[in-house]
Amino acid sequence: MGSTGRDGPAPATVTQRVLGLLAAFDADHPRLALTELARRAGLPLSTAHRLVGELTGWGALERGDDGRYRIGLRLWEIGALAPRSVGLREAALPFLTDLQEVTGENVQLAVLDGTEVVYVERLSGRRAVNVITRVGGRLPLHATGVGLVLLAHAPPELQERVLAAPLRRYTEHTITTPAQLRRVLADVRRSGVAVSDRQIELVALSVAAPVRAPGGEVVAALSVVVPAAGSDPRAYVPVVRAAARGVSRVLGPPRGVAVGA
Amino acid sequence: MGSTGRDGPAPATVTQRVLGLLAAFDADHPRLALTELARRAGLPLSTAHRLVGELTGWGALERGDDGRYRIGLRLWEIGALAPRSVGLREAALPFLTDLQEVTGENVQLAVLDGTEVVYVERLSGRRAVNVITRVGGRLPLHATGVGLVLLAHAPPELQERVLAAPLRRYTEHTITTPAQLRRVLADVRRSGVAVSDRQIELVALSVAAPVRAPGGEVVAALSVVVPAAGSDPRAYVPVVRAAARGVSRVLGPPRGVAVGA
DNA sequence: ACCAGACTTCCACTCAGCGGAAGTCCTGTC
DNA sequence: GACAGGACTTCCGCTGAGTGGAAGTCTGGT
Repeated sequence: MGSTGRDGPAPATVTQRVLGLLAAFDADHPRLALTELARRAGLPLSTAHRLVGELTGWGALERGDDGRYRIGLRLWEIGALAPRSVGLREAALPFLTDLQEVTGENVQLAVLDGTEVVYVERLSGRRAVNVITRVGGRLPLHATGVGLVLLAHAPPELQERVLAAPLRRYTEHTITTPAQLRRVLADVRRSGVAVSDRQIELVALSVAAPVRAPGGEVVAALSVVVPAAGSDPRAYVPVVRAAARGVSRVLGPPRGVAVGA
Repeated sequence: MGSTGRDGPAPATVTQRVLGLLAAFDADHPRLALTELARRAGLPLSTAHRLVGELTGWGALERGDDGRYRIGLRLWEIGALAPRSVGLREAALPFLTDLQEVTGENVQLAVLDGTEVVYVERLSGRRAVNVITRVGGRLPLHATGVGLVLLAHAPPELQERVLAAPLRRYTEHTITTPAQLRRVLADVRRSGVAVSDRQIELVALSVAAPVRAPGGEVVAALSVVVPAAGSDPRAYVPVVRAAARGVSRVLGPPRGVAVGA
């Protein structure tokens, strides 16, 4: 093993090429012409053309009037079967809506994937600050409220991995040292909430709480994002916790504990 | 051309096999063991094993603790880039929520794909009848409120195609003759709303209205589903229309003009 | 009319993918 | 605790699906 010596410019397998074509789309490039698509996926034009043709025929991609390709409805449908997004989202939506109504701010629901948070739902409040998150978007764990919650309850081995890696700085308030992060995580575990104060953008802070599956494991986190100026994060703690507990309850009553009548 | 004569048991191309594996998942089978997956996709076990391994490595599939596979978050993320679902959904959600609050019933947002409606969003009202629709689900055009709206505004050639095909009967109230359907469609175009009265289930009826893009084309439809017993569909027409217009407005205030304060 | 760029089609070579078969790992049964 | 059965994993030599360079077509700009 190892020591092929050469960088593999060609990922080779057909499956990977196909996936590469899909992955060529992102939030900044939701529509791509064939040539762009081929270039972004690193495939010869004619190869891309054939594969894209198959994908389009099947409905994984669609072709717009302008000839450019976009992700197709069929792929979205299949994505909608991912248990970790839908299902969770379904259970959480009413509580998120309430939270948004009550606070008037942006609310978010996120899960852990690898060493990042993935935002599964986002409702924007009317008087809310504009945040950079997006449904389907990713951010690092150490810099977001939901990320801190998820990391605090993640397996130790993941925590170590994150602590060992460099912690990207977004603002002067971003947590960047392992010691600091360790302290904050302990705090999150104790208090049951996380506050990410101006760690991503100087204008916003977020308050997050864990959503638990019946077994007790933390499967998601939800948060409110509020303007940093003149907000007292503590004011949001009760509502956010209540919402998170509400979602947990809908997911299923805690197991293995006798509930008195 | 034609006349290969034989049924093709082997779809052959790798791309199609991969897509077939993804398509093996559906609402009734969101989690599949390798053997089931291989059988449903019509692939030899070892072939499925290899392809599934690649898909899992990439994140298109995930493997649960029980060893079964499910659609992965990564695929959901990519699906979330489909312009026809997200974007639309984003714009519509506040109006759907309001509609749901006001009526207390289920509300739905759907788009056209092929000769079916695809439900892009669904909010269930607290006192609502339980309907069979599901986010990501499909139903035929002729039997649903949203379907009638979408069909009424679809290109004539699609209308002809639907009119020519057999119209599946769900209940005694389902529209099943082309003449009947033609009449209803004309009516929908004139009135701007569609009512599907007990066409799918005897307990429910739905009232639907079109959502338009800036250019005027109908890109989606939204509806309320209410209990058939003792409901007057006409009572819902104004709210539903208002909501649909609200969504249309958000999608594009006539050609990129900023709305003055 | 001309050109440039983007897309589409063609086709002979070749190596990635195939899948039967054998091996491993569970889990439930007697 | 031996055994059977089922589910998953690995192996490997054959072969036709996939490849991609090149040539052809379409489109819009000048």
